[in-house]
Amino acid sequence: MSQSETALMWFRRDLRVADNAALHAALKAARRVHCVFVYDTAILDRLPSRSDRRVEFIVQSVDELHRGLSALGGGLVTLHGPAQTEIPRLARELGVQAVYANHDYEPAAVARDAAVAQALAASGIGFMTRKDQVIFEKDEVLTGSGTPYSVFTPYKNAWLKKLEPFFLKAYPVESHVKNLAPPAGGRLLTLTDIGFKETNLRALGIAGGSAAAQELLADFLPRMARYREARDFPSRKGPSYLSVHLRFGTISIRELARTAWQAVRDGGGEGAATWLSELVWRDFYFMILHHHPHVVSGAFRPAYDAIRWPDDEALFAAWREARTGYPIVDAAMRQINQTGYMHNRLRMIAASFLVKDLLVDWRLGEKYFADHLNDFDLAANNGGWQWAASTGCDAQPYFRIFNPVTQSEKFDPEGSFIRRYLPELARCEARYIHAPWTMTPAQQQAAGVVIGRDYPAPVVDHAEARLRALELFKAVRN
DNA sequence: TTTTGAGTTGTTCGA
DNA sequence: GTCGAACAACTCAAA
Repeated sequence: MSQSETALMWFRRDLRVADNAALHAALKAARRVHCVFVYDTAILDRLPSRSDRRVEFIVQSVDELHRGLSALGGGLVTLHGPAQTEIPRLARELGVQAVYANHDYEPAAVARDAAVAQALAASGIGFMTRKDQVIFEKDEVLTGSGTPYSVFTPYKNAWLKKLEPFFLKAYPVESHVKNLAPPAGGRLLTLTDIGFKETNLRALGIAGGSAAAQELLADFLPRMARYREARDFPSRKGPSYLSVHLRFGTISIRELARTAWQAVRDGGGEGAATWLSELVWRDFYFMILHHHPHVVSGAFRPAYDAIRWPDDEALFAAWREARTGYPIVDAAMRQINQTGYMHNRLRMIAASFLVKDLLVDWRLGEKYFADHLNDFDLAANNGGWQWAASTGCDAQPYFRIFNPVTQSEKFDPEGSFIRRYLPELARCEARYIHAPWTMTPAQQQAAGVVIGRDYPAPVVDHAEARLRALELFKAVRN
């Protein structure tokens, strides 16, 4: 790496100062480092609504990032436009010798970065990228014969074997902080400037930025030991709720993996090991996406593309609008619709129900989650949906079909979660709340809910739906 | 090259 | 209510 005079640090999904690989590299390499964030119209213009919690989260995080950089003598320039042309333009305008950024693995981002690199090269400007989003990427964890893994457990074993403190080391910013250049004038763009409206994000208690991420981490640490037991129950505070921060890089994956790994080492037990395993899943799906970009549009195993999903629009609408008549599914859908978050157990239940009970193409469900999840990440969302649909690598076998009532009884035994999101069922006895249509008319009266009037009757019969799904998959196997 | 063991998160059936 | 077996046979990864 040659010592360049000036550089441009391009922040994308790494909205933090601390432990940022590309920022560290830029500061080390150049004597003056400018920083930029682009509100990329190539992405924003495709969002289904001008009221999007993620955009608000990003604006908050970018503002905080600017304050963090300012405190160190630097600052951030914000732009609104297509990043693909804005970055080369700004780089030329500033006269930098190199642009720095962290790797992004999504096919659209890979294409954008290739175009940016080409445009920069045409002006004699370098494009330097670093690994930052994951612990191990691309070809760093391979099988004995040098091929990428497609089964999680052997991948995880190899991942854990390879892990050593070196890979978890933070990138310090302090040593070269004097190289930060103050921003070249202009105020930061606001939510309104980029054409978006405020959401209920604040009311939900969700905040962007690194400080908020650190608060969540501190809150989770004492709960980590019980993570394994607590994480499966949507009414409990089991997860870390850090997924949205990992999505936008307001916290470093190295910091989280280091925390988990040290807890495991110090006898943190199954809780820490299970949480670390979730971080490995994240690397796994990024790796799968890198090696198999076709999963974006089709099944990991192309044979499954032959399935003819009936795609009943009325059933799909019932799912989206939380009126399937299965309380655990409807409560889950209200959670995502109202908050942009859905508990992981519920993601599996809702996905299984859409695909295996309603026989709707998993890609439609994937798209709905992509549009609504605050923590939406293409690699993990796609992997999860293909797992549920039994079309993916290491997917659930097609004949394993979640029973929405059994799952509800098992993971929300008192119906606490259901009651929180379906107040119309609040007065149902716990033994009926998972399948309220089994109540007699008198019992419905007593519970203050008439099925078919105050709460929908089930849109499909699960036992019948299960047989239909098995039949649908049978076609593929021949 | 062949063989062997194993595979995130389940459900249903029948004893 | 509880328990083990079947589901259906496949692919992967490592020895």
